[in-house]
Amino acid sequence: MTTSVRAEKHTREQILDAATRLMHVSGYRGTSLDDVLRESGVGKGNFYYYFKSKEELGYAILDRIVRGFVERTLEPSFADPSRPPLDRIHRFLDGVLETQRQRNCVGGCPMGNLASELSDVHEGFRQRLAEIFTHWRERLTGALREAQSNGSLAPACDAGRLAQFLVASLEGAILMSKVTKEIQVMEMCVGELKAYLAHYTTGAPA
Amino acid sequence: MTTSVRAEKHTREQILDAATRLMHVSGYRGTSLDDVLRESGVGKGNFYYYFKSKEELGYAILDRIVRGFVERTLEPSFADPSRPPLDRIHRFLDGVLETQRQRNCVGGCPMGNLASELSDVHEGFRQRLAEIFTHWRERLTGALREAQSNGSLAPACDAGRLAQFLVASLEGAILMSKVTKEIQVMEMCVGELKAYLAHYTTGAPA
DNA sequence: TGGTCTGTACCAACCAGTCGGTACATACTT
DNA sequence: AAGTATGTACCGACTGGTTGGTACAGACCA
Repeated sequence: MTTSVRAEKHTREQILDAATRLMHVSGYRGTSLDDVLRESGVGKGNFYYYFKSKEELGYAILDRIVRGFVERTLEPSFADPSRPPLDRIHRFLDGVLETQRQRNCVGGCPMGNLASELSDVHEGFRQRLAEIFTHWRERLTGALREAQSNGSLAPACDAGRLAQFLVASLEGAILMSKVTKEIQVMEMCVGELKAYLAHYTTGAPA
Repeated sequence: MTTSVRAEKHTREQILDAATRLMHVSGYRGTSLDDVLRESGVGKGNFYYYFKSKEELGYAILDRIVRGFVERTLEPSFADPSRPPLDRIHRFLDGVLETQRQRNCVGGCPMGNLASELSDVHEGFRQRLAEIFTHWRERLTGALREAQSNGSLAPACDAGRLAQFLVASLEGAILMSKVTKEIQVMEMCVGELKAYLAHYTTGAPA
């Protein structure tokens, strides 16, 4: 029993690993099942034992990508309530930049890529993606509002609006560094984003 | 001769029309030659008389998209030298927003889409796209510098950097409104972009 | 007549998805 | 303990349909 569960996890995970890797650079349509099978060393019949279609694989990958992003980038930046809220945002921005630097500007944002590829062509994915970006935005909105009640951010500015703008600009920055293959592009954009925040920042402490 | 040129233009243009329309919503890989042929009513042999491959069609479409963008959105906003440079930028931002509104948030930015889909998978397209974004950015940089020498924009800020940021943020904004299908998202982002510019704006006239 | 166009039949490669069958561990009988 | 049945995990050949691309015959026009 233990072995069977282990075995299942193993194979399924192998498929997910390979597919995530491939789809990150080639996209959903650009990655064929055969590619995934070759890369993971899993047979076709076995694949369809774990996933009932390529679409389901797509959703599983998206889930996995999101979980990774939330656990490795979003939460670590926002989880600590003792840290000043604007610090948390800065740390998050740096985290996204760092991820992109490590990837050498290859792949871009997996969520952004899928959004671009599938939003107008697959309503299910579009909705899922929209939820994800909303969650992301809300995390930022929360921190910004906290900064306002805190006194470190001007109460005049619309936190939700600002958060929306931050998410959009970050996605755009990642895309632009993916096209140019120059990390400096992202550095510039993150710098501008910080500068923008600084304009609404009052000198107040946490 | 006149007729033959006309005829060529006709068929070639029909193909380009259909392909541009289809690829705008379904992407490069998501649009098959047969789709294009069906939509344009052109035979296969005829297609390969005008284009030697799907790739060449892709380049032709990209050229066409760029020309359309430059002629219909970029140049009309920046061409008039009598207009104050910051006004030109505002007009440009509004133009992009309006285009997106007219499209009901469907399709997104054709250049951004291709960039996202092909940058890591097709070096030729990546380079072409990178050039395009550079040209776009330079138009903005020029206007910003003019605003600086003009006295209406703070000389402290880096025009090139700011232009890069504007392009990236716009692309991100378009993408986000494509995912959410809400034009308000773009309105917000354009609003924030204008607010950001306003921070560096001195009250000086043109 | 000779180049410019165009439609049709065709191709091999590839696509997602299905199929019949195997190996093997466990559970249920008797 | 032996025999039978069941569920899980796996394989690779195969299917129908689609892909980008070619071959070629004929039509149109100069």
